[in-house]
Amino acid sequence: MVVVKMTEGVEWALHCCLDLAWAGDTPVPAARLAAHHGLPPAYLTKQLQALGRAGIVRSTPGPRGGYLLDRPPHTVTLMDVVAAVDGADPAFRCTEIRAGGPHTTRCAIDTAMARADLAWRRELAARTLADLDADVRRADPDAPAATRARLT
Amino acid sequence: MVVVKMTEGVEWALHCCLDLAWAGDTPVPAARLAAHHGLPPAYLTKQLQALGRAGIVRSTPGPRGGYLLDRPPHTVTLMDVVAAVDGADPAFRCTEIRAGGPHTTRCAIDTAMARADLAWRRELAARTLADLDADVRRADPDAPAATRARLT
DNA sequence: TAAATCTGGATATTTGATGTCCAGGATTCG
DNA sequence: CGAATCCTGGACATCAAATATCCAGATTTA
Repeated sequence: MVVVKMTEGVEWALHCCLDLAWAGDTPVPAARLAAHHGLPPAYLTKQLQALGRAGIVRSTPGPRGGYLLDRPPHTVTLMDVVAAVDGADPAFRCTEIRAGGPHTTRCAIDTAMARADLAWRRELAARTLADLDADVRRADPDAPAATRARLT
Repeated sequence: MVVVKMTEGVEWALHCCLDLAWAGDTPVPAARLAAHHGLPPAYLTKQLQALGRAGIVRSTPGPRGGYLLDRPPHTVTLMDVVAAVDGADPAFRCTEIRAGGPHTTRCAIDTAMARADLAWRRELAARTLADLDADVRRADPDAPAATRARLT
C-alpha cells in the first residue's frame, strides 16, 4: 500500500547516473555497476538501456567499453531519469466522463490529482545530478573519488 | 511503467466521498454507490471500510442504513482520503547506507525524492471535498442535486 | 422474527515489477 | 584474423501487490 510509488529501477538508475558522473570519461561496464550496488546485472542492464534511449547515457562495446554519462551533470534533472526509466505517462487518469453535455469536461478529481502530480514533477525537474553531487560532497568530500576508484 | 501510481481504490473512494457529501444526512448503501459508478460492490466495500476506520465516513447497519460522510466536507482533504485508502507510508526509501562513518546519513537521492513527495502531499492536503464540490458546481450546477437524487 | 446492511477474514485472480536467459552484433587486443 | 569483452533486444519466468469474490457473523429497522 504505497501512495507515490516508484519502481526500484529508478533508484538504481539514479545511483548509476551519479556513479557515471564521478567516473568521468572512463567507461564503466554494466557488470561493475551492478556489483558495486549488489544488484542483478541482467536487470540493471534494462535500466541502463532505457537511459541510453533517453540520451542520458552512452555505451561503447568491446573491451574497455561500458557506459558513460552522455551529458554534463548539471543538465540532467532527476525528472529526466525518472521519465527515462519509468515512463512519462499521466499519473492519474480519472475514468469518469461528465454526463452533462457533448463536451468531455475533465473531472474535478482528475484536475486536483493532476495538479499534485505536476508539483511532484516540478520538484524533480528542479534538481540535477550536479546538485546531488554537491550534496554528497558536503556530507563526505571523499565519497566521489572513492567511488570513482572502485569503478574504474 | 507508471511514475506516480495510485491505486484505483483511491479514485473510487474520492468519488464516493463526494457522492456522500452530496447525499447529506441520508445513508447510502455501498451497493448503490457501487452501482452508480459501475464498480464491483464487494471490492468497493473494502475502500469504504478503510474510510470508516479513518473516521472520514460512518456506517449504519440495517434497512435504510448505509454510509454517511462523518465530517464536514471542508475538513476532509484529498490527502486524508488517499492516506486512508492507500496508507501513509514513506514513498521512497533509498536503501544505500553511507559508508563514511557510524552515522547513518540519509542518501542525497533519498532526500531529493522525499522533497518531491512532500510537495505532492502538500498539494493534496491543500484541497478539500468542499473545493471539489465548488469546482463541480462551477462546471455544472445541477450535477450535485442530480447525483443526490440518484443515490437517495 | 425477517429483511437489509455492514464487518472482517479467507481466498482467488490479474497485473505489473522484478529477474533470467540467450542469440546476435560491435569493438579491442594479441 | 581470432578471441575475448561488452552491449542490444527480445522472449520468458517469477513474484508481490492490487483487484476481486465469497461467506459466516453482527447489528439495526420494521
